[in-house]
Formats: sequence, C-alpha cells, structure tokens
Amino acid sequence: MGASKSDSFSEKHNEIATLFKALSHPARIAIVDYLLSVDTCICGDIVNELPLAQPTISQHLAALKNANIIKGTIEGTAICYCINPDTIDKIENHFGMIRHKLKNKCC
Amino acid sequence: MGASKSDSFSEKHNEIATLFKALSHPARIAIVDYLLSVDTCICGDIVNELPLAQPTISQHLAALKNANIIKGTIEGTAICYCINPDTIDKIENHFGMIRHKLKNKCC
DNA sequence: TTTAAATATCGTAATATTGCAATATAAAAA
DNA sequence: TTTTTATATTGCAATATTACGATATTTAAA
Repeated sequence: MGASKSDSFSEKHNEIATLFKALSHPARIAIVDYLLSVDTCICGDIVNELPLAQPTISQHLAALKNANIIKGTIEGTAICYCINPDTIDKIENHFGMIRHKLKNKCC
Repeated sequence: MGASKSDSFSEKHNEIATLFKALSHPARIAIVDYLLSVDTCICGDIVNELPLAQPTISQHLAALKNANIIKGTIEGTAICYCINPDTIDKIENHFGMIRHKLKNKCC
C-alpha cells in the first residue's frame, strides 16, 4: 500500500484535510499572500512573482482553485485571481471549533 | 527534480506551509479531533480509535509532534497526548492576518 | 529476572507530489 | 490570417508520503 485510506475517515475530516493540503506548500502560501498583498484581483503576473516555471505555477494555481481557496475569472488572455472568502471562513470556523473545545481542557 | 524548492521561499511561508502539511491528512485531523473530544489528555488508546495499524498511527503522531501541534508526556508505558494551544494560536493568527487583508478587497 | 504492555523504528512497496521542458490551447493584437 | 501573449496540459524524472509487517525499545508488573 501507500495510498491514503481516505475511505476510512469521515467526510468532514477528509474535507478539512483537503483544504489544509492545498495550503501545505510554500509556493501556494506565497501565492495566497501575494493575492492578499494587492488591493484588487490580480490579472496575470503571478508567474513573475515566484521563482518557479510557468507550468509549475499553473499547477499550484489549479490546486488552490480545486480546493476553492482562490477563484479565477477569464479576462481576455489573462486570468484574474482572487481569494475566495467563503473557504477562508470554513477554515476559520474549524479553528473556532478547536479553540472552543480547548477552553475546557487542562493542558 | 521533484523536491519542493523550499529554499526559494521565505522562512515565514515555509513555516506556515509546514504547519498545514502536518494537518493535511484525514488521520491526523481525526487524531486532533479525538484529542479535543475528551476532557483530559489521552494516555494510550489512540490506536484503538482509528482504522490504522499501530506503526502508522505512531508515524502520524510523530508528524503532529514534530510540527508542535500536539505534545506528548511519557506516563509509564503509555504516552499522554494533548493539543499544543500555542501552535493553534499561531495558525489562527495567520488567518487573522488573511481576514484583515481581505477586508480591503473587492472580491 | 522474566513477561507483558505500549510505543518507536526499520525496511519496503504502493502511491502522490513537485518541477519543468515541450507542446497545446485560446483570445487579443497586428 | 498570422502573430503574440497568457495560461493549460502532457510526459516524465526526482522525491516525498503513506501504510504496515517485523522487530526493537522501554517501562511496569509478575
């Protein structure tokens, strides 16, 4: 074996793990950070911001898009990307739950 | 190639990505969830809670421990695990930053 | 000291991820 | 229509992750 036994875990646990996996690479964190660092959605020019080849960045963008962490809108030959606040909410809510449960604990 | 080019990214981005990577597997989410579901720290018996073999769980626990997400204390032959609130804080702060930056945006 | 228990480590096979060159696609500009 | 620009896809090599049987380690109990 070697494949992740995702069938053995709850839908919820798989969903949260998938979101974290999308954020588990420094290039994808850097992309999110960059999208947040500018005032508007970014059309093109993400490739120039990172030390990776264009196909690699395209893959990372696809991973973020697939997890609904970013949204892309076609704008001519370019694509405008921005953060999807709904997904950020989802992750924050998970930590809210953790925080709440931690309140009742000793450690 | 194939290795992650972590040298090309900032310390900060690598650190955050490492935390998310530790949480990017459903088994590890399930472990965190279980540790939160009981009132006290858990000594032993994590193995019985998950549909994975003991060495596999040991590996997942090591991954969580390595990322400082959980802490383990030796208690006889067993080990008592609990969540490390400081690391949860660190992740929450990151989302606080994201949330703050999102406030000024259009999407 | 021997035995039992809980957990860790080793070795290894299966699978997934990362990265990029080459190439394809799609839309605007010339 | 041809060219240019921006992004996606394919194919493949390098590396990382996941899982578990076998075995080692460690400590308590007998």
